Amino acid sequence: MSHTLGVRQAQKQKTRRALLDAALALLEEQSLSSLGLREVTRAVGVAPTAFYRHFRSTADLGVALVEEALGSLHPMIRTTVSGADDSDERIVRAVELIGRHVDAYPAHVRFIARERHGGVQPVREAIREQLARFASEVKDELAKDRQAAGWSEDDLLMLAHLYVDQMLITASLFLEAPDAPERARVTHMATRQLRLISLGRRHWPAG
Amino acid sequence: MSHTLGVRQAQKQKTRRALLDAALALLEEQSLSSLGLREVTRAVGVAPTAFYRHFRSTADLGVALVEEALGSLHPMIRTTVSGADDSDERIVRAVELIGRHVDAYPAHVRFIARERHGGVQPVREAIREQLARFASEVKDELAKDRQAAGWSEDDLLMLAHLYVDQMLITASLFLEAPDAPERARVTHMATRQLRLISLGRRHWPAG
DNA sequence: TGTACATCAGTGAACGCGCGTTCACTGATGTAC
DNA sequence: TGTACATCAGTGAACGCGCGTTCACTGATGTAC
Repeated sequence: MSHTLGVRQAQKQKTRRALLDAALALLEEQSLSSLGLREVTRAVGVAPTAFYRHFRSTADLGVALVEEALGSLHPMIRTTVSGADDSDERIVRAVELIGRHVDAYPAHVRFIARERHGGVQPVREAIREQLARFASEVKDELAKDRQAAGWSEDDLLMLAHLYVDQMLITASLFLEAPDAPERARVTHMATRQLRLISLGRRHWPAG
Repeated sequence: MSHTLGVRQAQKQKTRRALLDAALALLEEQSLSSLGLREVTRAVGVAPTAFYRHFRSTADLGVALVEEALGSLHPMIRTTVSGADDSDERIVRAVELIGRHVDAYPAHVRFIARERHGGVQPVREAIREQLARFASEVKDELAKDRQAAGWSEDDLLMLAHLYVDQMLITASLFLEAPDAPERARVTHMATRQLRLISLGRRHWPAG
């Protein structure tokens, strides 16, 4: 059933990609609620009206960017948490992985950090949903660990959210780290924060 | 030396306040990078040009809002952490305090959450500085505790940032909690996250 | 394979609108004597 | 206390500009026979 896309469809996809890429680039220095449709089409080199062949509005384009940006994160998060072994070595690797993801997709990371609490409701909503999915996935991974004995679903989800939020915070710190020494400082701090959380995890729920 | 403000100065302050309040209200539903100067003056009922008597730009107004919003947070953070006793009862009270602060200053909290990673550089910078100050204050409070024996400055700052970020996350969850049951769920989760962090703290740095 | 018609991604002109900024101004408040 | 002048917060007209959206269009691609 997967025959080659028609020439027309292929060209349409190409323009759509160009619009998404141009928008993402423009969003490095502004937020979605101030992004203009004409700005985007100008950057791509098509007429303003062409925009409507692909999106109803810039908010609509924003939602598409959320799926794209957070879709690319699923594998990373899974890799980071799976196995659920929380040794120091594992934590170091997780922080490295976050750093590499930020290097690979800086614009995506910035977009999510910016629009998570941004001024465009449908986009906030889309990010919220995706992050809830992440937390749920992380929870499932955590549940597989033998450490999870005696943990309620609620406890697991609580810890999952802690991890997800911590990842986002770390990612956004990497994003703002201009040079190697600063990156090292971020790595250092994030590693120890995860280590402290792991300690708490090991002693949970004993008070 | 603190004689009463002249009538002229008093009136100027009043207009300035009105501009700040109107902007804050408008920012509940959009972000600073899309806030128009004319929007603000229209809401206040003054001529657009009056704006320039108080601020050079909306970005400038944003920086003023940061000082105001985070200035009001200093006492809360201090109260939350001081004494450095991390009993369950204390944690419960801290979360309650955050909830009450969000109720008292919802627009301020939303503004900070939104603009922390928003599209206006000087505002991001101002928030970053203020949060660094908070972390430093929290660090100083933590240092007073007997638990802090054996902790390096770096360790204390790491934990302080963890607490500050956790407070912001909790505050923004309260902000989005529409009703009592949802608030209860947020309270429940935030409380246990802080409890887990406290457990980690008690066992730090032993691995 | 060739022809006739349908589809539809992208065009370009036009629209009304609100924007930020300038400028010379007004008139109440402040100050000097 | 009264007068003459200075200050300056707020005004209102004007500007050029880019915005989002509409509309009828074009011409390459797709489809039916």
